[in-house]
Amino acid sequence: MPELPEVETVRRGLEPVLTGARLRRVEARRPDLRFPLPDGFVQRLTGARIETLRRRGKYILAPLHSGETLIIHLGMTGRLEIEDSRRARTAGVLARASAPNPKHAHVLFETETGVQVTYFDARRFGFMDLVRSEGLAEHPRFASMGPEPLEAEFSAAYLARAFKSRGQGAKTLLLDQTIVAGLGNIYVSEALHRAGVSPLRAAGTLAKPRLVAIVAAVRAVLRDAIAAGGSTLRDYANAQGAAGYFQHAFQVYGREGQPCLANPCTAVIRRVVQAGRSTFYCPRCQK
DNA sequence: CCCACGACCTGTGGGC
DNA sequence: TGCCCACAGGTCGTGG
Repeated sequence: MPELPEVETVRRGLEPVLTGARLRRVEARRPDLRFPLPDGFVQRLTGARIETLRRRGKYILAPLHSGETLIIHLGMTGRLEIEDSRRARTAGVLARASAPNPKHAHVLFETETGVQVTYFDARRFGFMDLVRSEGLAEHPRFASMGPEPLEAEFSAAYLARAFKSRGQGAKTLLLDQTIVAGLGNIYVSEALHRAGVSPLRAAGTLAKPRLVAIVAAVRAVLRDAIAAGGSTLRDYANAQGAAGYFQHAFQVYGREGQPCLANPCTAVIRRVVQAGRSTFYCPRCQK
């Protein structure tokens, strides 16, 4: 589930406790997630100091003083939670997400100051890796990744090049991480609705003004979603175990059969399957 | 290169 | 209540 806004929210929540922290204990409670953990995973991390916490697309990156970078992808159901923070920090404004099932606590990190961060992942579509920090951008994992949607490189001119002579729907291509990094099924549907572009429209046939609208809508949706702490459908929670609340602002995602909320639109939201994934859109607002 | 589709894994909600 | 199917935030590999 976690798309860019959720990953960014988790990163921000972990940042204060992990920046500059030394890991005094690391436990891998199984040898693999989606892929095997890298050789010597626990050993290479134990005693390492985390420099900063960064994000690229849907990946959390923790460069270490050892010269390696810990890479974490949350897959569909991955959660990173600071232990003992649920009671302490979510008692206020934010609703608490459902508690993670302890049987899916696969990796534990403990800092020198006694803070424990647990990685939970029911479906185990997430993964972790340790790679040399030098040349990280050229690592196969990142070399072909598209630009960050909130940075200037993601522009209408860029999209025009990326979409050129592509017959697939705009929806499918925006989901492609080599075109733009970080978008997933929720935010692509929401962004195309804001842009007034049909998800079924062949990407290569979109004229420049429509690409301008898509770029603006993608940025606006991501900014709004980050400000809302992401979207919690089922499993997602931030580092403090709190739910996001952008799901309450969905205009189309998960709203099949319900009225379009655009004023004065009276059409009903449709669901179609594209590239094996559900797409939600308004047939009247999106052309 | 482009595109469609199944695989990976577990849980949950709906229909009967 | 119970069973079975469809579906879920994401990639990745294969085959045409």
